[in-house]
Amino acid sequence: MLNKVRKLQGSARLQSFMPCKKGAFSATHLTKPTLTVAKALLGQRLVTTVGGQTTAGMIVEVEAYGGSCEQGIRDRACHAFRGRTQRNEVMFWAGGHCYVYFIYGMHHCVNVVTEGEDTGSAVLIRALEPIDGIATMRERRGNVALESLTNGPGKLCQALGIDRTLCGEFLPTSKLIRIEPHQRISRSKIGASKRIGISQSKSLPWRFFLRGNPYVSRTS
DNA sequence: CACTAGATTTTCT
DNA sequence: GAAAATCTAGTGG
Repeated sequence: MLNKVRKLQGSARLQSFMPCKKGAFSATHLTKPTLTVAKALLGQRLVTTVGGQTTAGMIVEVEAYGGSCEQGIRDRACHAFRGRTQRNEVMFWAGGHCYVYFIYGMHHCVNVVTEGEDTGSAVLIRALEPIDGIATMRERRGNVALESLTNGPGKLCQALGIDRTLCGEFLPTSKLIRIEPHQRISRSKIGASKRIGISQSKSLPWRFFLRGNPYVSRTS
């Protein structure tokens, strides 16, 4: 992790020089306010290349954590709420980094870090619609129905081969994990709800999803 | 369908 | 030592 820290501090500094295709997800997009980034990620493609296999899916469900301090809200469900620790360090890096954590003794969850350095905010990717590498996803997940391949934060990490070795990657330049423009989503297709599976700051409506998409982890 | 329990290990109190 | 941003298989209606 230490040489990764060194490498990434370098790349974080280069963020304003990243090449930016029209509409692409450069660090410029990912350093915006967390709720803005969360909604903007819907409809984009999350792509990994792990073990020589490329897998990709459209982001259909996300949750925002820790952002929007300017609204006077303190998000107690955010891993960064009590300050920096070894686990959450990457959440305090510049927007565009990838934060992966291990939970319940068996699952990984992947986040896109948002806003500026030292903020401690991120967007959890909760569900994808499979696009590419579906055979590889099935090898990793077992022979489950297409709708069950990536419709949950732990499931999509397993399907795309995401684990903590990807924690700290910088999405605009990483060879392993990246976000690409895919589909433009109109405001009216985005639903919002309370976040799932948390016990603190339960009432914040910071989960966003594509209305009616069959790969969203659950309705309501 | 709805609901429950068990898996399994990191992390911080 | 307890809780955790989850998933699955199992039970019961």
